[in-house]
Amino acid sequence: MTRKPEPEVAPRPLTPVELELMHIVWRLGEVSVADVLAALPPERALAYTSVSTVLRILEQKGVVHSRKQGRGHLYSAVLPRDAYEAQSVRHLVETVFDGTPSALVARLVEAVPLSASDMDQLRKLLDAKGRKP
Amino acid sequence: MTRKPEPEVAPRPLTPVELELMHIVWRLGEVSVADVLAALPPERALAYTSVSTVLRILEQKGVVHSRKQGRGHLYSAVLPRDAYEAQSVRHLVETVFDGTPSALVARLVEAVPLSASDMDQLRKLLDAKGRKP
DNA sequence: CGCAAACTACTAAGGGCTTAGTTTCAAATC
DNA sequence: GATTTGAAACTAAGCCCTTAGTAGTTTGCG
Repeated sequence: MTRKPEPEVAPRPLTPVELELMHIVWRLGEVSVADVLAALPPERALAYTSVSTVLRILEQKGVVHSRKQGRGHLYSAVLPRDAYEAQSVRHLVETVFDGTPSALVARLVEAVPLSASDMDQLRKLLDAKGRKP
Repeated sequence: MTRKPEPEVAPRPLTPVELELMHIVWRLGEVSVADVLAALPPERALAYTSVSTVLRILEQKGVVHSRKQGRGHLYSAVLPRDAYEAQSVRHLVETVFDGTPSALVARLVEAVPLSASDMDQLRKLLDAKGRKP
């Protein structure tokens, strides 16, 4: 009967800095503190120790995993980006849109500038979803 | 040339309790502390003073306005719910979906259970938007 | 007018987030 | 093997959020 693996009901959203670093981890795969530091935009001058601290916090929260390598550590994501995106959308639907997904989309098409190709994309998404429910 | 009134570029998202109370303010219109307290679900037993404090913080942030009435104050929303919804969606698109709105919708249709009427709704939204760009 | 009730302002404590310095530890090099 | 070096752990300060108590003020009523 294969229990569906849904261990994360509603883990707290990542904080801004955590999310900022996670984007780098997701993009690069397995990274050292130095890698993350290097991947930050030039105007974002975090100290080495600050990045290190945040990565350690992320590990403590179970969002990343670390393995020892040479002098330092390599960090990689435990929480896939997909899963975090899903979690974020659900959270927004829940907290701001009264659990009504279409209300979110309604606001989106009204409040965010959408290109023609964006619109195409959306239509395709709905068609794909609609055909095999 | 009528300057477009867009004073709020990216105000901080409301905190969980702030949002919780704002939902009540948006729903009821103009409320006293006691009104808000009464509108909270029974299991959510906040102290009168806690509600009062949060409303005062909201006022300080410019999210609500208060006017004196009788013994106490009446609070009403300055930030309309629409605007906050828009702001929230934009924020999510920006911070989690790399500024790509269709990525959000893609994740939504995949990660949130959508009813048939939800799907209808969405299709209508897109059609309406698509016809007069 | 004076008192009781209601309401607000002040204050505070606990916890988490952000940032980063200091210290300690391990590794590479000579 | 000892020294240098670079990274991680520990620590901390500042700020905000949440919750609520206390004290002080206003108001309505007798």
